[in-house]
Amino acid sequence: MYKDQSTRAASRRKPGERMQTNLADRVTLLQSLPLFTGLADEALHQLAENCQRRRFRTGEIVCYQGDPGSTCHIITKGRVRIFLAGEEGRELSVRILGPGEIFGEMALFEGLPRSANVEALEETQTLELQRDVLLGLLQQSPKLALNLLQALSARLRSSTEDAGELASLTVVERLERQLQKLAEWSGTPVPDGVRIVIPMTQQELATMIGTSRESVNRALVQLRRQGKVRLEKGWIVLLSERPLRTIS
Amino acid sequence: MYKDQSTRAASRRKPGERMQTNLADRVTLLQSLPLFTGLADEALHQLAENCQRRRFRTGEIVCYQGDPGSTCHIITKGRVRIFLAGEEGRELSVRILGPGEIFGEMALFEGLPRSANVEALEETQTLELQRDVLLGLLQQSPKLALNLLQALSARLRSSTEDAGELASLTVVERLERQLQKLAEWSGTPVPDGVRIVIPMTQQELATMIGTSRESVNRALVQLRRQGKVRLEKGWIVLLSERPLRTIS
DNA sequence: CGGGTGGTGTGACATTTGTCATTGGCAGCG
DNA sequence: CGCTGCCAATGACAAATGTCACACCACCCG
Repeated sequence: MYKDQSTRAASRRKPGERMQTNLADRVTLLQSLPLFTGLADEALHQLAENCQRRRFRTGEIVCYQGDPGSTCHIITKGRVRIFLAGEEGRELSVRILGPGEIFGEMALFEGLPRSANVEALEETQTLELQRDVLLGLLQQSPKLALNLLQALSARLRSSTEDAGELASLTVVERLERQLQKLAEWSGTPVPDGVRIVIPMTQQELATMIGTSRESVNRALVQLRRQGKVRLEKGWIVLLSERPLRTIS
Repeated sequence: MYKDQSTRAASRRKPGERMQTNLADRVTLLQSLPLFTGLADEALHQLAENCQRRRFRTGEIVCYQGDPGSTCHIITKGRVRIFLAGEEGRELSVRILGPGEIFGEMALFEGLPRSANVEALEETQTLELQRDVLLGLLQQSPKLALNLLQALSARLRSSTEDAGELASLTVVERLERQLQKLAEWSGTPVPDGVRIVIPMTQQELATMIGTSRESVNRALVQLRRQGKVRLEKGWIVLLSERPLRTIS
């Protein structure tokens, strides 16, 4: 499945502009990342010496599903979307990752092709690590291994959960949950609920819950009728459970 | 989702009968497992001293989704099924694990409740490891960490793939793929194809691809009409692509 | 032998969802 | 301004699937 994305072969070039930075910068950058907490200083330095800063523009594709991959990325700024591309342009968004999170490491541990596409959702910067560097570092730092195991576990957990929801919930139910997740992840409180501040088209929502744009639209209407969301221009507000308290 | 399985609270007892074994036995057992290849002898001994052999009978539940879990299991014999339980008895089988594979480690890395149920499909034996033991061992053995990372990666990969199929394929297509996987995993060749030797009801197939028993039945009929499978009593034979060569 | 049980095969039907087509709003732009 | 493109909304219809109901068969067991 999801083999023959047609956009693939076209105009490939090594993506991600290199960025020049000095060593000290990279060390402080690394120190601030949760993934590398508890690492010895020397390990940190070794890392800093062997990584490459990269930046990607909005919409740029960072990795292509099916390609061989010998590096992984740690996001230092911005957000990326992991997605599977099926025939006829259909897509399924698997996950959105933000600063401090790692991606591309799976291909690296297994020596298999990339399992999904990665697209920069905004201006994004990463630290790119070569396979040897990460594996070498793992030899020295059990703490890093634990951090990685924990990160992978969390993703596996949520992936399993997603599959369960996909299999058993209706579109409306999936949409409601997805909105809740988005609201937790990045929402600003408003008087009667939470406004989801990520700009998002209904098409994008559709790829997140594995359905069509039209179905998302209808589901949104239904949720609005149920008083669960309010649709503002360009934003969705998830209304809190008890929208109005009794006037005292 | 998948919170309130009704069977849960009933008659819980610590599952899995303990088995008495001597240390030497356990060491040789551990040595034979791929997960522990490349481990130093002392680490292996330490492991052997701190694990507990357990056996589970067919149908016995090893872990319950939602329970706190502080141990993981390595299968030494038999097979288990990982599944999510939804409301009204609906289930989704996530994965089947066999000898040499590990489960229950996610709750352990993250300190979260078990994310799924585990059921013994046959007479099954495991080595049960306490959280502290595994984590302690990870400190000493980078090789073990790598093995674990690889195992988790592989599972995450296949879980993502499953989600993609669930979202984009029809029941018939999912069934066909599932049968192919089962045939690879454990099938015996017959003249015109591969016989899937795991005894399996249509209901069980249904939980694997996230649909109903009736739909599986109809899908099987359709596959039979397409000449892709032959239904024998109690078994399914996946027919190979070119069933008959021209008679020469 | 009769009855129960579990798995299978199928028909009928309602619901959900995908797909196609159309409309309107809105922003950007020459 | 009028054009164009993107997104949202919505109706109409068909396809896929879940659900309910029931018949059938093999098997076990008293």
